[in-house]
Amino acid sequence: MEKMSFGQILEEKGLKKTKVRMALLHHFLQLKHAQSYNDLQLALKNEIDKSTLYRNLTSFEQAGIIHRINDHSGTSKYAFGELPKGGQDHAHFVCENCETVYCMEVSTPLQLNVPKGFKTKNVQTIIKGICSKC
Amino acid sequence: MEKMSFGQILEEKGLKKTKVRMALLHHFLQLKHAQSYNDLQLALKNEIDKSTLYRNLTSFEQAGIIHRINDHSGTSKYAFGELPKGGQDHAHFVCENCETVYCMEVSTPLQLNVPKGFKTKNVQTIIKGICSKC
DNA sequence: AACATAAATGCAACGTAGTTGCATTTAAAA
DNA sequence: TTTTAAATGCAACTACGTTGCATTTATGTT
Repeated sequence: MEKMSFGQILEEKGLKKTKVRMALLHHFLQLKHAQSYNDLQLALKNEIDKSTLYRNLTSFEQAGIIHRINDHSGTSKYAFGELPKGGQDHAHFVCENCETVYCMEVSTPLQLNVPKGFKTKNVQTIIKGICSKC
Repeated sequence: MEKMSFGQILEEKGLKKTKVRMALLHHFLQLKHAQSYNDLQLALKNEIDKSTLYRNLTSFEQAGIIHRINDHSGTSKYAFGELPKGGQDHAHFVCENCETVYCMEVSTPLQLNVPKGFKTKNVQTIIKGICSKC
């Protein structure tokens, strides 16, 4: 269970083991930070059709292989790993300078006093600031 | 200072008191929840030009009359009132059913352990769940 | 009140992110 | 090997938002 091949990951999720998916997965496992559609196209040398890439990002997200991040830039970014469900322990740091998106953990659950009658299912936090490289 | 007319609000911010802005402001003060561009157009009977509306939303945001919310839906929403700067005390609740966006307060500052070298400037939180009406 | 001026408006055209329909190809089960 | 459903590629399209430019309007000055 520790180390799974790309093929095993796809198989486990009931996704066909195609060339496009293997290439995509390869890049997601290598890249540290969240990637935009354009980042991925560049990394994959524009060899993948636009709709195919978007459709695979959607499939991967639904399968819990990646998660989608909305960092207020107007375009979504995607990062390896599933977003914990009902979890209050995931946040994204967006560097205002280099625009890199980092996934990070929140130490203590957020204390959120939602009014009576409101049911919290999921909390997502965007932290904006300057990263260690900038 | 308690009750300010629309005109006073605009004057205070150095914005010209135009018909479009008065109408926009009127609706923002009436409407409880965050509004999308489309919500506003509908409320204003499509009498305002698209670019004029977007430009005014930008001006209002810069003037601190409204704030822009990214609810992860792909389109921005706008709500009356300024977003506290560097503040960790504002969060937005998005109903997964009716998609209404509520502004809410966070009781205690969020405990976010950003790694060494990362400087936090701003924290924005989206709470997803079901609202009291649904 | 009339004028001057800078800002606001409306229109059209554009840009970018993402989606959809459909014909063709491919993975994988029979 | 054959079959079949899913994946791909292409083109056209939608949605959100922006930009350039000519015209109009709010407001400060004479």
